[in-house]
Amino acid sequence: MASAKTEEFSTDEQALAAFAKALSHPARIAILKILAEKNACVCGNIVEVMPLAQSTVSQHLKELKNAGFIKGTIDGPKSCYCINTDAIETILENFNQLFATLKTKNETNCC
Amino acid sequence: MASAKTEEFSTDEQALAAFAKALSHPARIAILKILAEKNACVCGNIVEVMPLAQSTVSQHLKELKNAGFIKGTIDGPKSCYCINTDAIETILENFNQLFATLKTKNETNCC
DNA sequence: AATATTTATCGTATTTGTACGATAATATAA
DNA sequence: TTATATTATCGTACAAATACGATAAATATT
Repeated sequence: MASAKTEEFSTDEQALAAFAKALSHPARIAILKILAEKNACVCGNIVEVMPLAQSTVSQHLKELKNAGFIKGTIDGPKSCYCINTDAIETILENFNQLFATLKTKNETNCC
Repeated sequence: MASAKTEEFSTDEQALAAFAKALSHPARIAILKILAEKNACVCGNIVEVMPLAQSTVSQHLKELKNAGFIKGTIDGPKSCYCINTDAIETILENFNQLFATLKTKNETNCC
């Protein structure tokens, strides 16, 4: 029974977990970096640089898009992706909020 | 063939992906929050609060420990966990570095 | 020594993720 | 219209994650 009990947790926790999941594969982090670096939105150019098949890269792009990290527009037969700057800001706030909580120095620790 | 081609990517990307993976489940985020909130390091007390079986919670704790987020010490028959404050600092820097890259506003975007 | 308590690990079932090739879908170019 | 180029989706195979019950391991207590 691995029936993903995610619904048992708070909305905030689920959202942050979803963001983290999008970043939980080095390929997706690499894609994000590429998109941030290139001043134009590459599309199939990503595939050339990545050590993965075209279909796999497409899958990763889809996940990044679903999680909100990137946007995509159709440009002729090509697809053009880019960083969703506004969303990134929100996602960063989510992470920062967690880390702020975790950094609360605790003097009475047992380890 | 889902033979995890993680080794094809940079060490930085692999490390960050591993950190993100540790945060990719709401249960683990919840556990981190609990550990941060309690002024003493709870152990089996976590199980009481979580909607999961003891063995499952233990698994999640192990993953958080492996990723470096928490430390654990044995205290009699009990196990005592707490936030690894130093590690959290480093992990946060890793995330911040990525987000800094992603936030680099790009004027020549196609979408 | 025997029992109770607490936690980690094992075995297992199920779900999800990862990756690829093949193919469909879409739009441009000839 | 036909061919070409690009990308998304489908089908599939395998790997990894998730969850639980059962049990082992370690220590405290009686």
